[in-house]
Amino acid sequence: MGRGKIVIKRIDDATSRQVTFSKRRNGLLKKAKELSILCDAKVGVIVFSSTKRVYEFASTRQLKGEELNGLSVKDPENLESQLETSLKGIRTKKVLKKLSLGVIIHQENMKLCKEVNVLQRENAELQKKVYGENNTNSNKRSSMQPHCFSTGYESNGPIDLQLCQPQQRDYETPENATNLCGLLLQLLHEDKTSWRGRVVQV
Amino acid sequence: MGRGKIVIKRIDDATSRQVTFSKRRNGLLKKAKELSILCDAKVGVIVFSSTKRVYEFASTRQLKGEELNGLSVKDPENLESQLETSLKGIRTKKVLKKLSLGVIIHQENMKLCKEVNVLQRENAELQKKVYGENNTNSNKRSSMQPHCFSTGYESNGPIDLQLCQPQQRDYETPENATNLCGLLLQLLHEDKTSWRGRVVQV
DNA sequence: AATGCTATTATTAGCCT
DNA sequence: GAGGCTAATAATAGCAT
Repeated sequence: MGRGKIVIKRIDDATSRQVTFSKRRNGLLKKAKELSILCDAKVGVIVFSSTKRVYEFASTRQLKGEELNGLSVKDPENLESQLETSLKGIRTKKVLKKLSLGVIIHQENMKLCKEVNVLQRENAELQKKVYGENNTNSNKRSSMQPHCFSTGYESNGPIDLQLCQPQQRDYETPENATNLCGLLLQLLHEDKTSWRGRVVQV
Repeated sequence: MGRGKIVIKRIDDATSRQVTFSKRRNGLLKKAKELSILCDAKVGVIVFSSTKRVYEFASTRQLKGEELNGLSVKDPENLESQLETSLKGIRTKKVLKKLSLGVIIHQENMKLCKEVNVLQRENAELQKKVYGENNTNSNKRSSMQPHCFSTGYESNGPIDLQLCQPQQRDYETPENATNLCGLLLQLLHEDKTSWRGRVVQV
C-alpha cells in the first residue's frame, strides 16, 4: 500500500528498513489500540527494534458495570482514579500471592528455628540435671536464626519464563500455550480473575 | 476502510463486534508478522477476546552471525535445531534461577527439621535419665517433616507482575517501564543477555 | 464463529525536506 | 533519524453465506 508493491522479506537497506520500521511500528500500535477499543478486547503489543529500542502498547482495562460493583469511589465522575486505586490494590494482592509460598516456607522456617531454640534450652537444662553445672558449655549450640527471605525475593522475583515456539500459520494459540507470550497471557488471565467483582483496598 | 467510515469507539452490537474482532485481530497479527520480517524486529502481540479466547504472535528469534558463535552444531545446515537446543538450555537455566532462592530456604528447612528431630531424641534420652522410663511418653513429640516445596513451586511460580500504566500518545516506552507489557519486555531483554555469545548445553 | 464479496477508507512505499 | 506528500496498495465495514 504504497507507491509500489513489496514482498515481505527483510529489507536490506538499513535506512529504508529503519524508516519502514518507524512507520509500520506506529501503524501496528495504532491498530492494536483500535482493536482494543472497538472490540472491548485486551491487547498487548511489544516491539524491539534491531537497535534494542522498545515500543509497546497495552490496552488499559475496560471497566464494565459488574466489575465496578463494590469499588469504593471517592470521585464518582473520575473512572481513571477508581481504576488506579484498584490497580494498586491488585498489585498489592499480586505481590502477596507471589510471596505466599515463599512466606509459608519462611514461616515454617521460623517455627523450626524457635523449636530448635526451645529444645536446645530444654536440653541444656536437662543436661545440667544429669551431668551437673560444669558440663553445660561443652554442649552449648549457638542460637539459630531463620534464613532471611523477604528482601532478595522482592528484587529478584523468580520468573516463569518459557521461550517462543515457532509461530503458527493461523496465529491462534491454545490456552495452555507454552511460549514467551504465553506468560503475558497467563498474567492477564490471572489478573482478570482477581479483578472480577471484588472490592480491592490498597 | 470499509463501506463506510467508522469512529473508534466500542461497537455496541455484539455480533458485529465479534466479526470486527475476528477480522481486525487477523489484520493485527499479520501486521506484526510483516513488521518482524521486514524490519528484523522482535515483535510480540497478545489479544484476549471478551470471551476469554487468546490469540497471539511472537516473532521467532532472528539469528545473526555473532549470536551463533560458540554454538555447538550437530547439523550445520539446520539452524532450527541449533535454535531449539539453545532455547532448551536457556529454559533450564531460567528454571534453575527461579528455583534457587526457594531451594536455599527449603534446604535450610530440611536442616532445621533434622536438628529438631535430633534434639527431640536427645531430649527424650535425657528425660529418661532424669525422670525415669515411665515419664517418656508425656513429653514425646511427633517427628517433624520439612514443608514440601518443589511441586507447588513448579506449577505456581511466583510472578513479578506489574500492572498497566495509562498508555502514552506516542507509544514509546522507556526501558525501565513498569507496566504489564514491561514484563514481557524484561523477559526478552533477560533472554537476549543470556543468549549472546554463549554455549548453552541442555 | 468464520469466510466471501467489494466499495470505500486507511495505510504506506518511495521520495522529498 | 523524523516528518510531509501522494500515488498506490492493503485492510476492512457492511453485507450475505
